[in-house]
Amino acid sequence: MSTSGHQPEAVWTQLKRAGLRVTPLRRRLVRLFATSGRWYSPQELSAAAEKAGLHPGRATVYRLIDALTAAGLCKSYPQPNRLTRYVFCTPEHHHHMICLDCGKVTDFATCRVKAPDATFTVKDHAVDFFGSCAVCRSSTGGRGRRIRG
Amino acid sequence: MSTSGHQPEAVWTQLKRAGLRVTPLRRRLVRLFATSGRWYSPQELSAAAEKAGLHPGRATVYRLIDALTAAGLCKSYPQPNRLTRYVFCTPEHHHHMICLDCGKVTDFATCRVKAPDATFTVKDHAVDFFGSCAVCRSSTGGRGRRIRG
DNA sequence: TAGTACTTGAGACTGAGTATCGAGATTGAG
DNA sequence: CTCAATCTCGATACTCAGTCTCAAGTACTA
Repeated sequence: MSTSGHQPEAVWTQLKRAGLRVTPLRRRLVRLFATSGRWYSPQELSAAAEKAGLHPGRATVYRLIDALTAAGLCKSYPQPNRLTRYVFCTPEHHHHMICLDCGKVTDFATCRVKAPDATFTVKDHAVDFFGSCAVCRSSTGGRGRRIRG
Repeated sequence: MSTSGHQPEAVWTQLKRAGLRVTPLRRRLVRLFATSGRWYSPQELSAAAEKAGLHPGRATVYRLIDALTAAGLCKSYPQPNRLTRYVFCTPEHHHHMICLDCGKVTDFATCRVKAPDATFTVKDHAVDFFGSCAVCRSSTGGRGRRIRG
């Protein structure tokens, strides 16, 4: 188990392999996303970028997220409220524990689940926890604003 | 483990409790949904209803799904392709195994997963399997058209 | 049966996400 | 360094799943 984010800049070797160029804007956006340790919707990432002095267009943010997702560096969480949140992560097999109050993401690798039907060919499985992290729980009793919709 | 669907008409007592009226259209839509044993997007459910001689408006389908969801009789699976699929089910704690080729849903109750961090207050967890059921696997080698997008 | 409250569906609306295109920036070859 | 090829960027237009509204119709209650 480890806090998500703080990825080394080896990210670029993976993205370059996919034909992507390294621009200052992308570098700063990825840095922001990778070191945040939380999930973001494209709008939220855009807002965070604004605060950091960047002004990426909508299309730019979506394109970056698409590229990261294709490279396995980003996992999508489509939400019931019609927006999708994304977690920056590694391509290695793992799962997430996500705080619905502050959006903090924590990784964990151990998933000993097994499909209960041997005739079913598993292509993908979801094992994720949603709740309140220790900080949010102590400050709001776990009843803080839910950002998940 | 059991195939989803084939809910007795006790569904209505739960919906009436929420102030919903039982109309012929709703009765037939719920019957269609509950006995299908598969997941549906609102559009797919609407199309299935058309085939069955019903012609529900868009709003009607969404309203019914909302009511079922509120009553715990329906679980939503927001998809990356911007539509949401729904599984008709019971309010009891369980999870799903879903065939990405034909949409067939199989329930299972055993989930011995536990959040790997005791300081994290779990409000919800996802444990689901996506793949190919035995029928689709034998007929297409599991490479049939993916309906999950 | 009458009255009330809920249901239905057509159509307008919303907004997240996509497609397009011209101007500008990055890269690699020479 | 220079230049051409190629990719990036963002404004704008667009798509379409899902929501809202409202008038006419229908189920429940007394």
